[in-house]
Amino acid sequence: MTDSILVFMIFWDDLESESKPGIALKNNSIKKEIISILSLSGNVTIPDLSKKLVISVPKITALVNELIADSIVSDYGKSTVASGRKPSVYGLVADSGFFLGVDIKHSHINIGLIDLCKNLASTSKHIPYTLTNERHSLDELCNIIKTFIANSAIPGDKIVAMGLNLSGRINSTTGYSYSFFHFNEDPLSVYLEQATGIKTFIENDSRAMAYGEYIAGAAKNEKNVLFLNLDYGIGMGIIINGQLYYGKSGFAGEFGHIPFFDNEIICQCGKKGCLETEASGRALTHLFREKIKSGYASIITKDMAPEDIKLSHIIQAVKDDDVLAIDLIAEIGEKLGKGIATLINLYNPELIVLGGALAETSEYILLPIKSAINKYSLNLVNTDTQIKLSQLNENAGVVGACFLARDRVLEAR
Amino acid sequence: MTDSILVFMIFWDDLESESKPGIALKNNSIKKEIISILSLSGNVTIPDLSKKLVISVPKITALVNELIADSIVSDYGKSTVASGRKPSVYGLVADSGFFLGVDIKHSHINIGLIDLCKNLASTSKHIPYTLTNERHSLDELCNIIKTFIANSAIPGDKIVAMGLNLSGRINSTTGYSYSFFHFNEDPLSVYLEQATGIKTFIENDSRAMAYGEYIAGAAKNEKNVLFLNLDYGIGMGIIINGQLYYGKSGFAGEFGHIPFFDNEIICQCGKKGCLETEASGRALTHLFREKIKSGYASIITKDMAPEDIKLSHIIQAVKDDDVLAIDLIAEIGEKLGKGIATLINLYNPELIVLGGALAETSEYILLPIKSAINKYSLNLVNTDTQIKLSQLNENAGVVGACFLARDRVLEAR
DNA sequence: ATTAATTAATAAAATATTTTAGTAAAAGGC
DNA sequence: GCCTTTTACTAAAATATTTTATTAATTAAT
Repeated sequence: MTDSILVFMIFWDDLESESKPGIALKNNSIKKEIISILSLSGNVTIPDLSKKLVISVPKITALVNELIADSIVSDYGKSTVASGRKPSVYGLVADSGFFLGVDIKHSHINIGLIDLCKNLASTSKHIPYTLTNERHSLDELCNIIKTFIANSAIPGDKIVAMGLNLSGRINSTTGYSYSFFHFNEDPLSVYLEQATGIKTFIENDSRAMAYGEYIAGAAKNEKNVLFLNLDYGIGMGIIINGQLYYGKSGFAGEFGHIPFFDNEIICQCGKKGCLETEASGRALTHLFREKIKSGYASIITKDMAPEDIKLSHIIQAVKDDDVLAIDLIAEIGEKLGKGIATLINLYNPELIVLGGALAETSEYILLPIKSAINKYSLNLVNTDTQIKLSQLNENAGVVGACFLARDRVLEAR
Repeated sequence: MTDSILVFMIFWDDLESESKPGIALKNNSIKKEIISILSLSGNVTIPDLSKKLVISVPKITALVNELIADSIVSDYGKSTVASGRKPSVYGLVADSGFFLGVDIKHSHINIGLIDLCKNLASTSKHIPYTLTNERHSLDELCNIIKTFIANSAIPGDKIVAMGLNLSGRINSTTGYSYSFFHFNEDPLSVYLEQATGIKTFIENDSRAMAYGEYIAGAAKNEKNVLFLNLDYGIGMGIIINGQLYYGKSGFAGEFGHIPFFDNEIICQCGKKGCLETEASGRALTHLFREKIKSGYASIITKDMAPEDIKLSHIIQAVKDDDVLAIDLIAEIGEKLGKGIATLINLYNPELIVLGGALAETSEYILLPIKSAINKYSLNLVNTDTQIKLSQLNENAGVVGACFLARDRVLEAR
């Protein structure tokens, strides 16, 4: 069967339709559960499914055979594990569907494509793009996506869904973006769907990164995880019971704007005293420039004016053992650590993953954070919380976007 | 049938046993679902159940009849709603099982008993008891519980389970209490089970109160709720997606001990700068005494030495329009409000319920809290968050304990 | 290498569940 | 007050699912 994705989508729509008599509806819901199990745990055997779903072997066999006939599922040969007759293992047909992930950074876009079996099919990194809150910037974005699809080996109609990350405030349930591209009556997700022809889910960048680390990075197999996106601003993605937590209107996790300091620095958000005003990449950049202006030495300043110094330069300087940069990152780390201690007391998570530009300084920021946590959070609570650096780094966003699109479609519960 | 609880428990154990052939197992699990639906939404009809569970009417009819034969369910007559032949409504048999709730306060205990249908069967409030971390205090507690059962009209063997609240750190999954009664190898819940003969679930007091407000108080029908227990200390109960959130090891919600102030006041927990050090009943009491000592006037001091002033006196003074008390509670409210703004930014809840002793001052504490929230939390985030006063007040704990015991047994998912 | 033990797969028999069709009960319009 | 419409309930027929029994495939032990 050549156009299996068409089959897949027709099949899926069919499963979705609830206007069936009881038994067809039941079979469909069992089929969805089977797909969900296959999607979650890779390849499984018929006895496995039978036990897990408490449905007899012949029944499961019949349904799996139907899924095979629809080319959604395939027999992948015999299991290798011990004693007794070896069962056939079944899995999803990888190329019967693809999922696109689009991660929009400050000055570039990363795009990725995964298949039904979570394999990366193709990527394109660092596509130049400037995100501004204007219509032409949105148009350009759509063109970049369309070009990527046109250039990829996968036919466009095999792409089942797309996940797209934006910074700022996003309600991923309704599909509205409030900080960028809020031009139309319709939600941004609907606009993108119409422009690209692909079912679209939008998500806040930090949340998508959190999801990426949860599915394929540092937070695999954990259930309650906080992901901190330490960049110019501070974002947070919250995973509770293995699912992204959104709060009432999708804005949970505004860690950067908790009233944490008694200072007079006006934050991006308009308030003063936000955590971000003293503990963020932006704060670090300001601090660094001030220090340089007041005469401190650094390897950076050899060929750069203070006002041209970017966060990336400072991060690089830390890696190059620049003393000023190291001192300042430690200062930021100490303050962040006190904030993280607050998070630990409130969420008692099993893991906190540090990502974003600042996390690239690894031990330089990790140690002051850890010592602040010990100082400021309850011992009984923090002993169970691990602190880890991001594993996916700058790929966390794309990976998260791909998987969000996939899981929204496949693992809908 | 006289001893229906015995039947209920035998029946329940039977449902639990997983060593059955497929079909009996399936029927049992559907029966459990039926009980869970009845328990959740009161009385329902057979067509309702059929639609909800996607199981044919004759099958549901057969299972409901079995449940009736077991006297777990009863036919409660015809529905009153419109058009067409009126269906029979079925519900749980109220007195086939009871659930005990024990709420341990600083100097007294409240005990309550509800039946399967959530009706309050009996209560006993303000039983004198002093909670100390000693064996004889635990023994006394067991005696009080046994006496309550002996004196109630309900035979002890009809009590299916008991919920018990304690302040301090509790892991309700394992049943261990760390702050009180941590004498034995076994979890406290097991000790209590052996001492009283009743299946016991222990819970942190603030969490139980949160659950009470969620099931039967100010937070009915909400899904993401924070409950603040504003007393000598500050406790928090978190409800996410309609369920109590515990965190990795059951300590989530340590709001009172977030590092919030840059002061030198040593907290109960040993750290300094905790929110509790300046924004709690304990802080209020200290402040009040200091003010009195330094010459401020108050209606309280007429017949009391400064060191004898208790939190309850100050709360009463606020209600009696005492200016000093009102000023100080507003000061506490402002600081608490800033802390709550942090919670709103992090959790984006739909509702925050204020309970505990301080909440009894109602508007006097509510207004400064609300104005601090507006000042310190992001507008886009806080517009969706309602702030309400507790509806159950000092009953929140007992009610929560009863319902927790009930729901742990009945709505196990 | 043959046999015993273990687990998978399948066919047929036994059982269960859903459908269908018909009856019952209620409300509202004429 | 009768007829139409709507929904509930029930019995029997039709269909589906599980059980049981049998065969197949594999490992480990003799």
